[in-house]
Amino acid sequence: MAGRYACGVSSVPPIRRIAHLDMDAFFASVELLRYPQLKGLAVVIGGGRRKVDEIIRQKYADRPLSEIPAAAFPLLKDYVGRGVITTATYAARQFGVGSAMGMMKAARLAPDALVLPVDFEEVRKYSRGFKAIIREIAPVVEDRGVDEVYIDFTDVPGGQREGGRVLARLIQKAIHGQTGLTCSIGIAPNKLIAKMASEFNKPNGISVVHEADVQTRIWPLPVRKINGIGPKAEVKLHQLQLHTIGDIAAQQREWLVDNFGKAYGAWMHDAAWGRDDRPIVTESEPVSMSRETTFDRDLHAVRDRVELGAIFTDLCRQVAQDLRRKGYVGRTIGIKLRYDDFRIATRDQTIEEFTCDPDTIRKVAGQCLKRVQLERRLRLLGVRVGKLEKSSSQQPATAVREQPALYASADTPADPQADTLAGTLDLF
DNA sequence: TCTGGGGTCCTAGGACCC
DNA sequence: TCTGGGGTCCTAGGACCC
Repeated sequence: MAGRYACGVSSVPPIRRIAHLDMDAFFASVELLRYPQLKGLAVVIGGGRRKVDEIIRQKYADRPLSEIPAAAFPLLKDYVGRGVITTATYAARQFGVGSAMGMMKAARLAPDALVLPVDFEEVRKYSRGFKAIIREIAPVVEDRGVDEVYIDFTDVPGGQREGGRVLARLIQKAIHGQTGLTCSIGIAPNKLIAKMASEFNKPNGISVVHEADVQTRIWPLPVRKINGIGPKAEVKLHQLQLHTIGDIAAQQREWLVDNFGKAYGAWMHDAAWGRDDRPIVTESEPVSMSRETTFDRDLHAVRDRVELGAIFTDLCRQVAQDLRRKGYVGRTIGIKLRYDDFRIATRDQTIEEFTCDPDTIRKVAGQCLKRVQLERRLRLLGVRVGKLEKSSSQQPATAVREQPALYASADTPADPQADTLAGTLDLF
């Protein structure tokens, strides 16, 4: 039986090594590839309401992008409009601006930072690119959005060397070599710790956290660093005098369950102890698809009903197009709206037949709108289709046909009789 | 000078059925 | 007469994430 051990490492089960890879300042870095002259400058990516990009290109139509002087780019302090920052270069982060911050607030902190619009096409292209590069090296990858993935290093050749560092370096080099972009990687026994570890050494860093390191490296962190503890849970934890992950770990599981509920309390206890056995999910089906838009100014269902109706129909058309393009049909159709006071209301209705037809979506969504209070001004309107199923019929990539006039078009004079909420509702 | 757009998952009550 | 549970589906809202 001693022979069982004689063959050495091959008989030792590999240690589970999960990597979390996070692209560094992804949206901003993609822009810097196009505008290398902005490297090192404070640049903020976001907005998109004003087509900054187009303005610049018109002004410098005959010049290559890389020769447009930095002075030609608009400044944050001159930016007007709603919206939040998607990301900022590290130079801009020095001023305290960062993701999800309102543009107006950011303009106070870094008035002279440059603003660039979001170019989703370009970002998606690089997103597909870096993921393909990773999959060539390590095939078990879980997609976590445009700039993040989990990777299972466990059975990848070299994935165990130096705790995963060697493979991580290889992936960083491959991505940088082929795209010019950098990323940060955390390696740990599970997704939860790997996710925290990838933040330890940003940008362009690697950190390995072992199970035994949880007390020294994870417990001192603020509770908010746990993926799954958001602003609400943080407030409640602070009220209970718990500020670090170690503070949570020191509590009885039952006490956490009493305070946060059966599922969440137990999960929180496990998370604080670094326990997480979620698998890497390499494939998943979408659950819902939606389109929503925040208006340039708050709109009223009666006074702005023509504009609102046109936007509404357009959202339905876009969702239908998304469904068709990706080959899905759904049978729960819903709306979402955000009032001017930021309260959110949703309504949905499940129908018999699966659909991706814009007219059907428009009709059912219109019925949903009738069930919601429309006295307040609206800030946002959205349309969602859920309970999705892969559409069986092959959908030819035909253009979505023009809509019948379900709503009063902009050049139709408004019917004075319909200038009431009831009249408006009939239009939906 | 508030706070985008696209998602997932969970909870909880009511309807309805067995 | 009184009064079970369990299961599933639908709907609304909310927390959280990228």
